[in-house]
Amino acid sequence: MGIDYNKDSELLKAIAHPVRLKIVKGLMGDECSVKKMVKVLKLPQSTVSQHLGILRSRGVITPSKEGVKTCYSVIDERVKDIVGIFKK
Amino acid sequence: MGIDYNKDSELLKAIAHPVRLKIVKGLMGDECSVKKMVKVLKLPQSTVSQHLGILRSRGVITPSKEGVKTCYSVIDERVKDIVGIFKK
DNA sequence: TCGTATTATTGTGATAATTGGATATATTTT
DNA sequence: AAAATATATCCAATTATCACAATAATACGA
Repeated sequence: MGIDYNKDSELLKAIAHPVRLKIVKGLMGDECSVKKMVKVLKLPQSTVSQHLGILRSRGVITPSKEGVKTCYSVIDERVKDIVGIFKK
Repeated sequence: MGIDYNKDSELLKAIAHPVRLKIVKGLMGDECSVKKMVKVLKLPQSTVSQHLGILRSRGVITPSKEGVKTCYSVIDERVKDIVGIFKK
């Protein structure tokens, strides 16, 4: 019933990074390709992909292939709520 | 207006640790002395104090001296909201 | 299939976080 | 003042995280 401190802190850790928080916030409105993120974030592609991997592995986001491109979108509702708190 | 990614991710990092998340959750209802936390968490006093220091330095909790004891309580509203999300 | 575009993975050095024993500080009690 | 109690700080060892270049994998078009 209560909080699973280990699991929940893992989720928090996933978004407790300025770049990942920015990615998640950017994905809240509409989904986005990796290529576009690289452009917007002005970071090396490998670095962005690393962060996406972390968010993916913790169930924050999910990919959907569209041809050559991969589009990500936020699927964790708690993360959406948390980002909402910061937007207030 | 928007999100301060650096500052906000620092706040998330503060609670993105199982022990600190547990401390914060425990402090949500009523305040608590360090001694009691050490007992409940079954961790060395220095370790608990370190975690409290991190939460303190990031404005999540604040201490109040009561004689020899120090009682902590949560003062950040966003943190309260976030813990609330996990309790659902 | 060859080439190109897009994304993921791997390797590595640098930096930061975590832990707990030892020690210091502060407050109360005797 | 000395002892006891409560908490914070210091330090060193271990572990985790970070950034990014290099490389691999994947999908599409010619």
